Amino acid sequence: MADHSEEPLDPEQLAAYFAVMEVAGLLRHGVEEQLRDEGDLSFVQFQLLAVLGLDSPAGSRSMTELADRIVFSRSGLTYQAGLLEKAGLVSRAPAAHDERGVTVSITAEGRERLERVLPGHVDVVRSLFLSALPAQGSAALTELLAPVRDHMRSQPPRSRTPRRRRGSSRP
Amino acid sequence: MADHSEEPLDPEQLAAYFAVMEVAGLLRHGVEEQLRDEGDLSFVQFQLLAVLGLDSPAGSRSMTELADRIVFSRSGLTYQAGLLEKAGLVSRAPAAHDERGVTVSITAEGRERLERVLPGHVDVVRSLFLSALPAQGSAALTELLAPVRDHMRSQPPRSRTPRRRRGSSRP
DNA sequence: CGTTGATGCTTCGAATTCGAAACAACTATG
DNA sequence: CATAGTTGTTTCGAATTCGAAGCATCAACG
Repeated sequence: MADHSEEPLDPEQLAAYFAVMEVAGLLRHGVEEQLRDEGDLSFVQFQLLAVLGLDSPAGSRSMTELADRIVFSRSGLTYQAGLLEKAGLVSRAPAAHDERGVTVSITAEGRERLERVLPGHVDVVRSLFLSALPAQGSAALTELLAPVRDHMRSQPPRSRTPRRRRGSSRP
Repeated sequence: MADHSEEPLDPEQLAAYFAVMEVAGLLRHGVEEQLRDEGDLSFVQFQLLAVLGLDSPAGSRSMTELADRIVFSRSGLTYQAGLLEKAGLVSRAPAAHDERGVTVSITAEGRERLERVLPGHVDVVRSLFLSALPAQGSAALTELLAPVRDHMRSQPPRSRTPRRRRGSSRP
C-alpha cells in the first residue's frame, strides 16, 4: 500500500507549495477581517454570494456545484446555505429536473450585501495582494495556476466520498 | 470611515486572486486526506511539525512565531500544541529569556512521524500540484509569491489583536 | 521600586467545520 | 415495473476554530 517515490521535492518546489499555501492563508485572514467588520459575513458566505452573484448564469447554482467551487464539505455548505437563507441573502428551491437537487439563488438582498462589501473587499485584496505583484504579475499568476486548478478539479471531485468503487475491489 | 477607491478590480486581477485561493483550498484538501490516512495528523499539525523539523534552527520556535508562520489564531495554536504535546510529538518549555514565552520543540518521535508522512505528502503535492506546472513553473511561482508573502507578513502581524492603539484614539 | 501600558500565552464559550451515516430520488438492468 | 446501485443533500456528533477576556510577565518611566 501507498508506494511512494522516494524522491524528495527539491527546495524550489517545496518553496512554491508553501508560498501558495501561505499567501492564501494570509490573504484569507485579511479579507475575513474586512468582511466581518463591514458586512457581517464570513469568508465562506462571501464566496457563496460572490459565486452566485458574479459568476453564475441566473444567480443560481446547485449545492454540489457550490461545494465543489468554494471547496469545502457538502455538510458545511448545507450549514452555511441555511444561515444565508435565514438571513434572507439566498433562497433554496428544489432543482428543476431532479427532485433530489437543491438550487440556491442569490436574492436581491443578497446582491445588496455583496455590493456593500465588495469595494472594501477589493481594497483589501489590492493592498495586501496585488500591490506586491509586479506589472504583469496577476496575468502570469493566473496563467500558472489556472491549469493547476483545472487539473485538481478534474481529480476526485472533492467533497465526494467515493462511496464504493464501481466494479472492482473485493465483495 | 472605510473610504474605498471605487475602482473595481479588473477581471485579470480577480482571476489571480481566486486562482490562488482555490488552488490552495484544493491542495489543502488533497493533502489533508493523505495526512489523515497515513499519519493521523491534521494539516495544521503537519505544518507545525514541518516548520519545527524542517525549517527551525534547533527544532524550536516560540508560540507566536509558529502562529504567525502557520497562520492562524493564537488560541488555536495553544489547542493544537496541546494535542501534539499529548501525543508526544512536541514539547513545550518556558522560553529562555522571557518568562512569559513558551518554546515549542519537536521531539524525536515528532521527527519520526514527520518522516513517516513526508513521502506520501510529497507524492500528493507532486501529483496534484507540481505535475500541472510547466518546467520552470515552481520557480516562477515562488518568484511571484514570495514578495507577496513578505509584504503581507510585514502588515499587522496577523493573529495579533491590536488591543489598543498607542497614543491616538479616544479615551 | 511602584505604576502604567504592552506583550505572550491560555481559558472560555460560541460558531464553524468535518466525515460518516442516513435519506431520498434517480437510473440502469432485468 | 421491481431491484440494486448511484448520486444529491441533510443530519448527526465530534473536533476544530475563532475572538474576547483573563493572567502573568516584561519594559518604560517617574
